[in-house]
Amino acid sequence: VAVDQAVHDGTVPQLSQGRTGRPPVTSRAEILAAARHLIDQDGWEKLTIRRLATQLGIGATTLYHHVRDREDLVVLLLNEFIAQIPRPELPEDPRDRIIAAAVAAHDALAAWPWAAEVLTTDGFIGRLDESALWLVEEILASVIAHGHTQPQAIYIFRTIWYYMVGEILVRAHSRRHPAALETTPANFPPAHLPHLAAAFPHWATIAAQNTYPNGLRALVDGLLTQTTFPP
Amino acid sequence: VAVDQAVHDGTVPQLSQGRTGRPPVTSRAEILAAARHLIDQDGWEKLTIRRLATQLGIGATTLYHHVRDREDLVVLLLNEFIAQIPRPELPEDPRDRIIAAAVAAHDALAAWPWAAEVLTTDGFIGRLDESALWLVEEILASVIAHGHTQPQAIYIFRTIWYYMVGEILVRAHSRRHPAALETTPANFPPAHLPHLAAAFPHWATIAAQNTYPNGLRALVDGLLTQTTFPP
DNA sequence: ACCTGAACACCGTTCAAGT
DNA sequence: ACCTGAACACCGTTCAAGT
Repeated sequence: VAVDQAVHDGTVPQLSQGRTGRPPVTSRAEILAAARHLIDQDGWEKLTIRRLATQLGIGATTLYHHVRDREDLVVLLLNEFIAQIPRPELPEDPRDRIIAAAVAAHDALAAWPWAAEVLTTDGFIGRLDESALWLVEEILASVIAHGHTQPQAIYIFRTIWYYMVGEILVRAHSRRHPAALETTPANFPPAHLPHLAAAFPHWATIAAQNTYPNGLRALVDGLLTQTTFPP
Repeated sequence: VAVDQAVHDGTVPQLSQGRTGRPPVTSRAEILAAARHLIDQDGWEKLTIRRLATQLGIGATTLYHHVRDREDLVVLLLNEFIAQIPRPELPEDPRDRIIAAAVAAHDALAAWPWAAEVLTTDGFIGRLDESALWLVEEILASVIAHGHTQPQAIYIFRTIWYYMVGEILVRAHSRRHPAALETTPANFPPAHLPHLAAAFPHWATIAAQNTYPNGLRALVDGLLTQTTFPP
């Protein structure tokens, strides 16, 4: 079943235009709104095609006329979310600009409970809307303004991106089960691992802190002053 | 159904010991071997409780006497894999030691096609065997040898961990669909994103390279020379 | 043009009954 | 002590038929 052009635009067909056939019972916009509602109500894990259709009061298979598949739905949802993030005022200095942009993107995604699943979608950046690409643009521009080459800028962006994805994912998967202290070694470590044993009592305290900006500063400073590059 | 102690040890009950009842048809070791086989043969996605039982020629529900649930199975599999990784010779210098340890761990996990799912398991580090904790120990020890405090060492370890997880996950999820160039913006970017447009032709080349060690060096150098710390 | 239920091909997990 | 099939409560997706 091909998703036709009207559907792809998110427009509702104009009945007055002389279109024929059974009238639509829903639209892409309605579906996305219902999905957001369902997530707010019952949590991200409960967002399934079948539940979503039930909530909309339509047949599950009808959704496939408006959305290619589940992954497509999730990517659409993400783009909607990102478009709505206010783009922050960025400082002039390239180094500070990179950090401010990355922190803004991080905070927005980290506040989004379903970010984790979407971030691991295949070819994620490739499916982002224009409205989300300002982050990539901003970081590339700042790195080049700092005096680096095109390929170096891509490498630096990607490295920052890896760190951001990792941080968000690890945190997301520990918030779900707060009982299991976030990536803390579970049992008191044995005597032949003395530093781990010594660190153990402090682990939870550190894990509870938002160390993302600090780590990012270290990473960006390291990247901008690095003298050997892979490209 | 509680998994009893014999099962938890992975030992097969000794019939000669006078135990009574129906004899076991399988063991934890056999299950893990079959799971490895199934993954090698049909791929990680095909590892389901039901398929695994079918391959073993036993009822699906029998598996629950040897393994708590699917996640437990996956964590057991991971620990088995990690225990088998040869622990590398590490250089003396603390900074080089951190990098060598992290690169070794990264390369092992990156070569493991199912790492991605496991890395996002809740409280991942907390479920690691002793045999895997040498990485944590080594990095903590090296950071402290470099002159940092206990909490700083934890912070630094965690930051390195985030970067490693992110890199592995992003790469794993792009290898699956090689068609979608790894995190490349899909369509040629519009004119109001000039740096992205300029970077576009080079993106795939950079994405194809293994930039992990380089990024790691930048991160570690940034972290070790950082003057402000969250803890 | 759009919607639908039936159907396919699966999941993980629980539980009472059986050996 | 261990194994089992039936059952529960779900999935995503396809497709022929209906309006």
